Amino acid sequence: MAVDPGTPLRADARRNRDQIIAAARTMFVAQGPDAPMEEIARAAAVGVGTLYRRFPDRETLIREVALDSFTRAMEEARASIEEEPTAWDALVRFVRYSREFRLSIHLAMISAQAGAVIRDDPTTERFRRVLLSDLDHMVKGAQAEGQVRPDIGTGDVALLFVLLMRQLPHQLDSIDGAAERCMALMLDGLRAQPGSPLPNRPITCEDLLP
Amino acid sequence: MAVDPGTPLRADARRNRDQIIAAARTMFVAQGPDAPMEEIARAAAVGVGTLYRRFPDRETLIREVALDSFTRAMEEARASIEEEPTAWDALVRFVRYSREFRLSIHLAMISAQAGAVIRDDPTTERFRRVLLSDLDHMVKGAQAEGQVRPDIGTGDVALLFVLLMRQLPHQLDSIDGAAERCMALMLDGLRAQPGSPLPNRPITCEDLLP
DNA sequence: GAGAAGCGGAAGGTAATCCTCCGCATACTC
DNA sequence: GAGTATGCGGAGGATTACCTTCCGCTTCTC
Repeated sequence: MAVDPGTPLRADARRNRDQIIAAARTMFVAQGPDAPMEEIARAAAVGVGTLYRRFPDRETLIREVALDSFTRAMEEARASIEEEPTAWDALVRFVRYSREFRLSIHLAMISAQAGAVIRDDPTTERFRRVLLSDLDHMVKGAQAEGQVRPDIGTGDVALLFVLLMRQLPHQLDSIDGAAERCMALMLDGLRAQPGSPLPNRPITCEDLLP
Repeated sequence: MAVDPGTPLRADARRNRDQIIAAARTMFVAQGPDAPMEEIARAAAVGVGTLYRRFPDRETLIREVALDSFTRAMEEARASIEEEPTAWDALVRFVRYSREFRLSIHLAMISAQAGAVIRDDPTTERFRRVLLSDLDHMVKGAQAEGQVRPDIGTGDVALLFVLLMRQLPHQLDSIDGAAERCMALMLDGLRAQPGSPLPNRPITCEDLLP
């Protein structure tokens, strides 16, 4: 029942494991981390037995998917920062185009269950913090450039995008470009024009790391 | 088993019915329209039996709660339009302070199940349309005033607030004023400053009424 | 105070999901 | 190419959550 005894996996087992993680990622985005194990297995073209052999319970699966996703998101964040000319451009690219960001934030924040699983695991939690600090870097940079209004914190940005990342209700999701338009409107809300004064104090990174 | 034979309800029965609707409303906001019947009954300080006697199934309950909520939301919309000096102020007041708006939009759009129940009932559906056209009135008015950017439609506004109306994840909901800040940021995104050009065409009222 | 109307909540039914187990299949080793 | 360890699938028992009904008791109303 132990999962990683050090001996390398057989080739087919390795392949199956990867398929399971990929399927679970897709499923978690679409249905949240409560998606039935059986459906995940089916999506991975694998029997439930195989799923349970590799990931003895749901928590393990969530943790592994999260780890995988955080890693990819971090890579995308780094690439955005390095390749885009300004911090604002990097921020836009990251929040707008990163499916991985989407899944990460979903796993890290939206579901209470998944959130707890992730926070209770030191490794995953460390990755999550690195990811948040990358986001912080972009936001602060964009503020320094004068592109983002000064009265917000990184927490505000994360919060806004947590909202946006949720699956839209079916009827609405089918409208062309709905999600893109919402995203654009939110980004405009973040920009540096005067706008209206915001209530309360900015929500910072630390607010998200209790 | 028939529910409304015309004979007026006994006083205690009437009271219980009101309590049930109130409890269901609260529950639907917090948990969505799948909230367990038993919990709704408990919140109404009533036995499940009583709940089922008055509302023979979940659909009936959803329909009645929706009807009640749409009616109140329409009243609030009318009051906003009449009492506020500008259409923009009316819009802000309505989306910002109306709990009823919150519930209505929740019921009407978010849950596929509830959405179908509502759309299949002619009365509820008519109310829903009136509500949407009130919103349309406010948005177009605010655009005419130059307060809202011209490149959006009422559907965009509805969409944005559908997102916002969702319950935030627990951890985030406890942060002071998080919801208010998100709301303010979204409203700023709607304002008339140039901002960035939006992708796709505006989403109109009609897009929401298929 | 009598009868109609209403009440509560135990209990049986149903559906969805979890997870285990074991006979069969496949990949690696020599 | 034969032998063996490793891995596979998916049926099925266990569990859980929820729905809904039913009936003996209570509360209104006249």
